[in-house]
Amino acid sequence: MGSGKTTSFDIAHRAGVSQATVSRALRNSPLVSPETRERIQRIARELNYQVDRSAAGLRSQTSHTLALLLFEDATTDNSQINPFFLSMLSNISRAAHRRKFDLLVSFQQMSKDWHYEYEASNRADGIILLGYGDYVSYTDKLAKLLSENAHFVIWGATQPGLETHAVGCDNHLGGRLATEHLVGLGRRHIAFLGETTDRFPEFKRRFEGHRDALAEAGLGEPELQLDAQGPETSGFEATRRLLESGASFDAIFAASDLIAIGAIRCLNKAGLRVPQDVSVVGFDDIHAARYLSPALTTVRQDTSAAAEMLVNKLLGMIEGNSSSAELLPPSLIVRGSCGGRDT
Amino acid sequence: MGSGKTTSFDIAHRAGVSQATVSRALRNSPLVSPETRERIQRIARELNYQVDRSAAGLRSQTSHTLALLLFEDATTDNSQINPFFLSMLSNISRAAHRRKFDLLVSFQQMSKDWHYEYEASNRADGIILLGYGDYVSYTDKLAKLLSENAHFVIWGATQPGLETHAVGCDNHLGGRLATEHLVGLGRRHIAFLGETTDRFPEFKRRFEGHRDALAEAGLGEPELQLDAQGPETSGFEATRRLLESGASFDAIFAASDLIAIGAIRCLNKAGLRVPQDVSVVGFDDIHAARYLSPALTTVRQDTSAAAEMLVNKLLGMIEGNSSSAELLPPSLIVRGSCGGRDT
DNA sequence: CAACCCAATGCAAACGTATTCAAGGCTTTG
DNA sequence: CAAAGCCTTGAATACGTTTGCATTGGGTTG
Repeated sequence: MGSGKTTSFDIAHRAGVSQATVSRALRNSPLVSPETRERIQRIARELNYQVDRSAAGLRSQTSHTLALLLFEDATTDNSQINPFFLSMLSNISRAAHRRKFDLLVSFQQMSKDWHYEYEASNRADGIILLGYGDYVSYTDKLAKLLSENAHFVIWGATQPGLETHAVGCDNHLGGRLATEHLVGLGRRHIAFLGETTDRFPEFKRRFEGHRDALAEAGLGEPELQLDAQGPETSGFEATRRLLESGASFDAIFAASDLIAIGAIRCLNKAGLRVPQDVSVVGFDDIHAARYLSPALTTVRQDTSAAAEMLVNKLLGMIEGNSSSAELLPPSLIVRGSCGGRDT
Repeated sequence: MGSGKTTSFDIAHRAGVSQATVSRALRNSPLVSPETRERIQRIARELNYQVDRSAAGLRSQTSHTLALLLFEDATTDNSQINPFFLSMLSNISRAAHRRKFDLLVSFQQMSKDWHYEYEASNRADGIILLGYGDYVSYTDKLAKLLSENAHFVIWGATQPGLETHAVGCDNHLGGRLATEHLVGLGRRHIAFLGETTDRFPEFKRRFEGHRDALAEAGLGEPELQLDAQGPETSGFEATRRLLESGASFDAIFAASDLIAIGAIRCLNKAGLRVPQDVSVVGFDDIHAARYLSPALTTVRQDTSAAAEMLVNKLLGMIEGNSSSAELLPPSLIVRGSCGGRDT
């Protein structure tokens, strides 16, 4: 005291026990008697003692920290990230803290060498990967993580080989919900806005749900599909192309809320009214969705449950349990952008 | 090789040098000759060697990590955090990474004992505090941090004693910009929505800027001010009270975008049109601001510059430099919610 | 009463790095 | 040619914990 920081030795000295006992007492080890444990913890509290995480981490080879990697679209140079992921982020942070884990957050370019950076350096015990995006461009890195038995979970659509590492919402069901809603409102010519290649497996599943719902309603195959990836500008562009094509349509199912927002702007600019002329439904339920006018009907992904599940799965993996892929049920949030109700 | 993880000893062995030299070479120490440095770094790369952060941190008593603490309003039990701060978060993450620092993110209740948790435990070399909110309720904790010479910076209005730790936008100027814009459009009866007590010093400054702009325009003292704190519901409520009061007004200056959003909803519900009947200007320029209809005219805080400045200041502090309070200039973003232009 | 067991504690050895100090070789200088 | 200086390297230690193993003392059992 006086000189350096308080260590477990200081506490041991005050309590008249060995440093080993202090370490055990603070970790609530059953090896130490209740009385001494109490005494030691009291002294530690009085001295505002904090376990040195570096030392503890070095000795135990564990960091009690999770790393969250958010992939940003390399194509958009502005630093806008999809609000949906920010919502995930805050919920993941809370979930991690509930389990007494720290959370390291990092925004990454997918192209960078982010793999094996975290676990090998003992900075994190596990990694959470987040980001819509071009999965194909980093499957090799995922494969490397897999082969190294790295602890990681990924949000999104499951892929072959990733079953035990993935958590996602039931995109197929989400696609059905949206489409069934539109069909129920009498819409018959629904355009799907979103890329449906394997590069965007989540969008692809949503499209498949859309297709199946159409089929079940006896409306045949989807007529209109236009590519759009992430930012709202892609939604705007897709809608412009849709209008230029001259195809007639009475509804738009956008693969994400941002795409939907871009679509609505384009429709308005073209003099079309939402929902009177065109119904629009989105996907994600981002914060801004309820503030549009009309407010956006959308398929909500429960970010709170998703975060909880990602963290649970990852911690289970760290503890050595294996688990299966988890699919979360999405829910349809009806607002004003489809008609049939006003907000 | 074979047994455990690769350590600096393994590299030393392969390179035919001592572990000390490896450590130096990897940190680009000028003590080691260019040739051996090259050789060692090459071998390290080949083995995918990563310095163990726990060991390095323990030895050097430094973590190369910053902690970001986001304070959430304890009153709102839903986990919605102001989007403005999420924008700050992502920019701070980028700024930290640019300086090769990791970022630990934690959402905290202001009431919790978050002080002295991070530095003492060697988890972070410095702390960034973020959150609109009831400053008064944690001034004692800030005082404790100050007295301990903790490394921390805080976003928001400077307070006595915190000058060297604060980074904020020029809220007074922001208040002026908003009000001058409204006055320039011919508005004369402007209601200010936001609490102006010392508990919310940032809102208070904005109000003072508002007041001064009115005075300079020869419009006398502010007539209408209603309390609102954070979430959009508070803006809705404040507007309801405003309408019930029967006071006549032709503009609203909301102390934050969320408050503005709540205000607009309330106005619409009451059958008032924005901007024809009432002009509305907000503060922050959150993501959703541009998607409202009409899009929200607002005072933008440059979160990218703010993040850069926060990180710079904090790192300077860690390195032992002192600095002065920094004030960032806000800028008025004109959109459709005040009239005089359409979007 | 001896033999044993269990609960509670202490001793000491890691964990992998950064850094101080000493030493080696090689060049320069008087 | 000796002394001094510089550049490069190595040996050894410390950072503060966690944990395997040994130790103690009291209680239990045959």
